[in-house]
Amino acid sequence: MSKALQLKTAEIEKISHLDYFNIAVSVDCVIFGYDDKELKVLLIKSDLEEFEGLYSLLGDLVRPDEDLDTASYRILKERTGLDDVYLEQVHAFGEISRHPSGRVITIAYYSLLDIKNHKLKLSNNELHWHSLSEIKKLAFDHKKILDTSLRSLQEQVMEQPVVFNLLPEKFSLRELQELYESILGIELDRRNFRKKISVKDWLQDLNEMETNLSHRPGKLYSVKKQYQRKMQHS
Amino acid sequence: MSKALQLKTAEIEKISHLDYFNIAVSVDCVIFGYDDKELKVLLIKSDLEEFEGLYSLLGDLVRPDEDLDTASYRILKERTGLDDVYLEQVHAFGEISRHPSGRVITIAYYSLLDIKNHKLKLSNNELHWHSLSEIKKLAFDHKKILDTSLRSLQEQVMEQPVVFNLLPEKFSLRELQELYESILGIELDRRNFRKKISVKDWLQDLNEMETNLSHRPGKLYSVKKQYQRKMQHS
DNA sequence: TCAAAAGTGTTGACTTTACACCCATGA
DNA sequence: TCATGGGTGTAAAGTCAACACTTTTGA
Repeated sequence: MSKALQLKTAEIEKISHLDYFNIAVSVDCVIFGYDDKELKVLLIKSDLEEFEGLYSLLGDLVRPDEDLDTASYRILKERTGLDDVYLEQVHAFGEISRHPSGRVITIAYYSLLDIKNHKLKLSNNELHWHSLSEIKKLAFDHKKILDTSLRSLQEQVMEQPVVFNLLPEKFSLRELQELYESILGIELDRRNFRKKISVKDWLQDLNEMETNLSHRPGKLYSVKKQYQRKMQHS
Repeated sequence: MSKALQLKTAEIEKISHLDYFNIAVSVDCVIFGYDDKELKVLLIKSDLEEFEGLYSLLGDLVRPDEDLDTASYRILKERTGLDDVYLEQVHAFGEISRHPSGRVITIAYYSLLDIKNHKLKLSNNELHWHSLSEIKKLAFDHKKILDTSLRSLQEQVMEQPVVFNLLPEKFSLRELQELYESILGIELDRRNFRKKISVKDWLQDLNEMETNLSHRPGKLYSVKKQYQRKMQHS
């Protein structure tokens, strides 16, 4: 697979090729979920001694025969059983000592999925959803990765029709607004929010109503087909 | 330096550790310059047979003992002699076959520098400035990297005080506007542009005027100290 | 006195914000 | 009939886009 590299730098020869391959590449997935009116993230208990008691993001080394997007899909699939999710690359983190076992550069992705709808096969492993507000410290530099990913999500959320991946197929405008409020961490005015969303023309009115409520039911919407972005463009 | 990795995945054991280290990591720098009212990028002739006659970005493998930002600074320093430049990470590119000599994942950075002011030591190597408009094809996936970086620069340019790195220390509003026009690829209204810029409060009025012009000279400005971003935060 | 670019304000269109009342439902 | 949230419009403030004339300088 990999012959010797021939990049043109006078410096290269001074260092053996093996040294260069002493860097491993991983992908870490910030898997956001939404449930109980809260934004959550899927974490696993770290099994490294150095990080005993801490949680970490879901990650794995990138294999020689898969590209970065494929690796992030694989990690999601392996850990959650899901493959119809939205993934977006965020940033590469490469501090020398970010991984205690060696030099690992990681590419962070964030992913959005509806907790209730996608009943994960979480039973027999140590994956758990954690409310963002309760996360103070994570293993590795994963808190920094989480913060960067959340900021990136916040920046995208009003520009691109991405958040629908966090909701069930059918949702009311109230549910959508509560989701936006969770992501942005601010309260929104109901009338202004509805205006802003309706201008974007992302929603399909389903002519259906909520049911089983002890108050007036709202209309149900779904995201229009052309904006369903399970798979990643970019 | 690198002991065996202990990431927790059932799959890991199936693949030898050596395979994982068969991936190399490089940094590619999209070095933007501005001269003659045009946005340019610094390219080098590719020395790979596969890309004969094509140009490529300036890149190099990341060393085991340097982080990504350090690697990008080193590349800039080695190639241009400059170390007071602004660098911003853009994206990681990891397609399997993007490098003909093996598996190389690259992290792209863009950099901004004033061509006239920083007289590079370009004499004895094959670095040249190329107008963006004339670049059709580059070696590797570097055209894609360039396009992504330009888009990223365009998105930042009105939000953050970054473009001043492309100009001499003192500049007129006309020069600044022409630069914005080159980056964004559109014409701007002079009065509206000045209003927009003055609202941002990035500029220091130097109480100096242009000289040696055959027309009315404009006032000179510099970017305020607190917004000089030679070094990268993020 | 001409050519070239500097400098400057206003208007109308649009966008954003703040804000309050009546309605439909189930308990 | 009450509690709960659904649904809706308007006015004021702010932002953005379009647009033209006078001034300064050197040649």
